[in-house]
Amino acid sequence: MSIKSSILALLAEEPTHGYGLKTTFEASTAGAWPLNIGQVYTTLARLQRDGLVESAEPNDPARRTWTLTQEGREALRSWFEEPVEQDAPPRDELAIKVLLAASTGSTDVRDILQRQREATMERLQRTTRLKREADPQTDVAWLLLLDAMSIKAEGELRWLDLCEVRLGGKG
Amino acid sequence: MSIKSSILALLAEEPTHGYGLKTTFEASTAGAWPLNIGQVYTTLARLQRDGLVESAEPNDPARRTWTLTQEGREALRSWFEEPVEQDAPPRDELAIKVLLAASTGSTDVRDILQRQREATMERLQRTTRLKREADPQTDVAWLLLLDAMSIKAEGELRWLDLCEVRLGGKG
DNA sequence: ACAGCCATGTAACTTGTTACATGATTTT
DNA sequence: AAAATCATGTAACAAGTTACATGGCTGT
Repeated sequence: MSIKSSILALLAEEPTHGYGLKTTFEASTAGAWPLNIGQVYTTLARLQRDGLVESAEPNDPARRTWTLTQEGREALRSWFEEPVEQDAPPRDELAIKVLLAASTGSTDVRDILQRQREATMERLQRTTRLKREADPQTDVAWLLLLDAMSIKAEGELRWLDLCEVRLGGKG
Repeated sequence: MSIKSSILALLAEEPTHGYGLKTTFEASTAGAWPLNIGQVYTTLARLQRDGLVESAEPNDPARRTWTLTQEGREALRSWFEEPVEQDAPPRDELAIKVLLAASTGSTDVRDILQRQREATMERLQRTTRLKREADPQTDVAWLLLLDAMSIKAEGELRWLDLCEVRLGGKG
């Protein structure tokens, strides 16, 4: 739902045309997640179908401006209101991979753990370097994303160690 | 890709029929992620379409047994070999929400941070309690999943605090 | 003239997901 | 006899994603 909701959030700020949504979304998220322009239009079409956005009369057919409907404003409000991930924990690919490797004999779990550890450490070093290079005054959003990535990487490393411990017995 | 790959992993262990895949998947992941049975069949159909699995002659039409093809074995091997999440960091809904709330004025960021903090703390307490109740001898997979959830929740809380700090200036 | 950005959109596809229809076998 | 579990599958949809087709406008 992230992209749909993001578009609603951007339109709540200011009615905009499709291409503008792409650029403001990328600016808001510090360029970390490039947004394919085609996706903006397909998403807008679906939001319109669902009655969450509408386009003002296309005075300029080459620049169609979109606005939120009342329903769209409500959908946005509940997105902001409800915390992320309340009920079902989403499937975690790394966890699934490790557990399946452990429960089936098809591969050596410790190989997987080791390779993952290396990849994750590299990721952590990369984000650490980027954090050093960023400007705390101007790159607040970018820094927050880097924080999130670092924290996730550190957590992954901790978890990989726990796997080693808990699966220790069964080589 | 998790479900597709999981099915490949289970079939590598032992050729099975659809319903069996559901139960062994749920057993391998300690029941944390129930798998809709319909999805098993649609996924099997897609895997067959892509030449990764094949069903032995349906001697018993009411119990169709699936096996890996050579291509399927290779796909499984690369899934196990390649670490998760090498190139593009996946979109993070919580991060997007906070950044959009911060960059557009449509809502108070601190409300979002606070509500999320409460929900995440509850989640953390829930997993902690479940960990206490689990048996370290028999529930290894379940405990590892609980570890993963705890670590993620703790990371989320740390990140929310960082948000408060970094966004502190702009109410 | 040509490169590159601004701007629109459609078609097709992937993965995940649910709802529905159907029936056999097993347990209570 | 009824309920639960085992077992198969289809139809349809949601959300994300890419590739393609099209054209205007701007700067070099």
